[in-house]
Amino acid sequence: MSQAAADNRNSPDTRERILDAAEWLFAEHGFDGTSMRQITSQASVNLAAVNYHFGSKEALFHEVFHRRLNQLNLLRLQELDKLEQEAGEAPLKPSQVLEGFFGPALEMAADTTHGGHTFMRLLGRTYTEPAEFVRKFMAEEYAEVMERYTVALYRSLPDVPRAEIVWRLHFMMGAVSYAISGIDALALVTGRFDDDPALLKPRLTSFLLGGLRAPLPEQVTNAVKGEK
Amino acid sequence: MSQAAADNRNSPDTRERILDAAEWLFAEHGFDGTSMRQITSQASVNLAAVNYHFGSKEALFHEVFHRRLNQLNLLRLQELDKLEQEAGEAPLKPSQVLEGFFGPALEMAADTTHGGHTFMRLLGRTYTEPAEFVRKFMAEEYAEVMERYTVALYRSLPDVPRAEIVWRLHFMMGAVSYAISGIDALALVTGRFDDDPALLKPRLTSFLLGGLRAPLPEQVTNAVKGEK
DNA sequence: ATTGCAATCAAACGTTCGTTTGAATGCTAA
DNA sequence: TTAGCATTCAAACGAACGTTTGATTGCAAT
Repeated sequence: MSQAAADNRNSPDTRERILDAAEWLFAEHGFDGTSMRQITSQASVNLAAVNYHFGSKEALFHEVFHRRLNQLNLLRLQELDKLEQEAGEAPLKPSQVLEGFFGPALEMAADTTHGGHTFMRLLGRTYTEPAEFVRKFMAEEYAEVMERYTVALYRSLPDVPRAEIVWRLHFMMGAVSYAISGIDALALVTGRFDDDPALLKPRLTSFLLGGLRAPLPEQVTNAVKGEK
Repeated sequence: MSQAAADNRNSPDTRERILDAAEWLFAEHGFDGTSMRQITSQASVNLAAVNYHFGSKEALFHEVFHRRLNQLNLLRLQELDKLEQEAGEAPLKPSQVLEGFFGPALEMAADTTHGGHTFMRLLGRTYTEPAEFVRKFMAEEYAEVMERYTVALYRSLPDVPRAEIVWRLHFMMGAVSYAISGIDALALVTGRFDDDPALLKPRLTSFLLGGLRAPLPEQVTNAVKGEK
């Protein structure tokens, strides 16, 4: 083939520099709020480099996402594989499912030196991202993990209606997302809290478990009759 | 003074039409993703009308927010006033505080005919909004309500460390915000759920109460000694 | 009738946007 | 040494952006 493409990794680091700069800027200012000139300037590359290496701004955004979301998905699936293997036929405990799902995300969010934290902030914001093409590939790249974990949650809570479980998973993702991405936002609102960030994970897991195992609301209990 | 300004309500409806159109477009495409031309076109007004009536795009965004957030703040404070008056000296129950805080928000979110739903979607997204000026006035307009409700929560949970309460309030706001603003986003991920939207409020309150009253994580219990 | 002013309008302002172009650069393989 | 090709670069593209301008409209008070 071509010369530098021997290891399929053209251009020693300008691709990576672009991805890192874009990741940070997208997290900081959003997709529409970040310009190509900001990205290439912060990455110290030529303006045309993004279009040369990635094709377009949208494709760059997608690649920024894919790079780390892929890793996160792998970690989550590995955790679940391990847990299910250890459990054999038995259903997992809800706390185990949560640990498998949110553990890797929180650990990635705690990594402030390799961009993991930046990416998790970006991920949290992107759930509510308006842009159409973002929703599209988010759903695609999330599909397998969400499918496996919802099934695992169903099994771990056999007496809880499935719709309720889906909702609570939704609520939990919201809580985690805010905890990760919106810390400074809340600090503005409630006054700063000079607090040990290492305590975030135990705080969150305790809260999430409490919510997940909360008694069903009356209206739902009454409405559900013949559901499995 | 001037003629039409007799009731301080110039121009029968073009201001309102602009605000409504902007509210929807900002919720749908974000601040940077919405253009003046989209707004004025959807409102069927001249392009210059926004700058004439509001001064700038940022000022328009601020006004879109102020219009409804003011109402939401009033409702929340009224609820709290009523609850505290009924309780006399006694602290409120946590469920009451949550009802006062999230009740008005959820009711506003359920109002799909007067723009309340649209605004709550916008509000949810704006917590994670990158733009600086947005954070600024969000914090200002939220300050009083947050102050009063955190104090009420402190009193309702006297044995829980205050830092923990603030965190859990944060988590709860995340869950609610997602529940309101990201419904379609999650639908993409987990498959649609054809579900009664009237059940959202009981579902949420149950989940939130479970999380709020969850046992403290060990690490926190161990770390806290002399705190009130 | 006429004056005054709030409101609306079409048109243009200068700037910034994402993207494209075509030439220069530098390394690799022949 | 030379040919080939991936990469970088300065420059420019047309389009869209938020905002401003100056004329026009239409009603209310004189």
